Amino acid sequence: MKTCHKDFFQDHGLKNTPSRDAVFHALETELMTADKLYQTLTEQGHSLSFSTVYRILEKFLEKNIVEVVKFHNEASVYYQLKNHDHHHQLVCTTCHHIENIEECPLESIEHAVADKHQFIIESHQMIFYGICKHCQEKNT
Amino acid sequence: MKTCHKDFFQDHGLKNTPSRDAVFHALETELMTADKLYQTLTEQGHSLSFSTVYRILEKFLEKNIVEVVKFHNEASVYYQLKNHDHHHQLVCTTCHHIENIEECPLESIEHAVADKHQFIIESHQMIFYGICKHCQEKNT
DNA sequence: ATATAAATGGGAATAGTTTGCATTTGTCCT
DNA sequence: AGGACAAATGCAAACTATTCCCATTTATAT
Repeated sequence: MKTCHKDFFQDHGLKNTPSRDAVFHALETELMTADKLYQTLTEQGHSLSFSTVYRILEKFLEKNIVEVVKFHNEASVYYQLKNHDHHHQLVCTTCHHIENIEECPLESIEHAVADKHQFIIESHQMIFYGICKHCQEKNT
Repeated sequence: MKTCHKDFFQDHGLKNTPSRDAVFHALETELMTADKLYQTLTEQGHSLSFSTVYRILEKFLEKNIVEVVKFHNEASVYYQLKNHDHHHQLVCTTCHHIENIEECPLESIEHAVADKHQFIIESHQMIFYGICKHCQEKNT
């Protein structure tokens, strides 16, 4: 049931390579750091180097296939697929678990903000930090 | 007209040192990276080392005096004073200018999000990326 | 004035990411 | 299928932002 992204890549002017395909697949499951991607793919039996991971992500950024998400409490950068159901995050400050949420009140105020500040808004990010359900239960 | 933060620091269990005071003053004008702080203070005639800047910021974070802000397009971390008129940002993807905004629709939905996801929200961040007025005018 | 813990300077260490260069691979054309 | 060419890759070295270590200095309480 594994979809191939050949056409998708070629539409973006990218060659369809095994590593590229694997990175894309992995990101379909969740947002990840470069390191996590490398670990995950290596465990799955793919052979690729660290710089390849970074270079693939660089291309994906350039082609607007992924976007960067940075959290306060983590040194490294996360990459998230830029698909159409756009996401924001809940980040647990205790266990660092990241949960995607669909809520987004920003679109409704974007117009007002853009207007007031004469700013053309291209994208936005919204992150809530706090304590997840699981960590709340542990501390009871 | 320069306020001294002696009592403020002591209330937080921090010694009142010249470097500490200078970092605080600098952050009162705008959010900055460690590097920018170092440059700014050095130019102003203060003598302090890089590690001091980082350590002061570390203490400020610990005491909840500052908070971290990370932008997609910049490698280093920004520090912003955590005062009571809380801020979010407009970041220009062209000139990298950062503008603070007061708008914040998040508080009104925090309760709903917290409820739905059983998450205790401690803080949030919101950033809009786009093109600032100045850059729009330049490209006409 | 003194004792003490906290703060600092300077440099070395670390982590994450980027780059250079030689080799390999995918795609396009015949 | 075969070959040409640009794009992609691997590996190691380089780079940048940040942290750590240790010896010295400074602010505060007594």
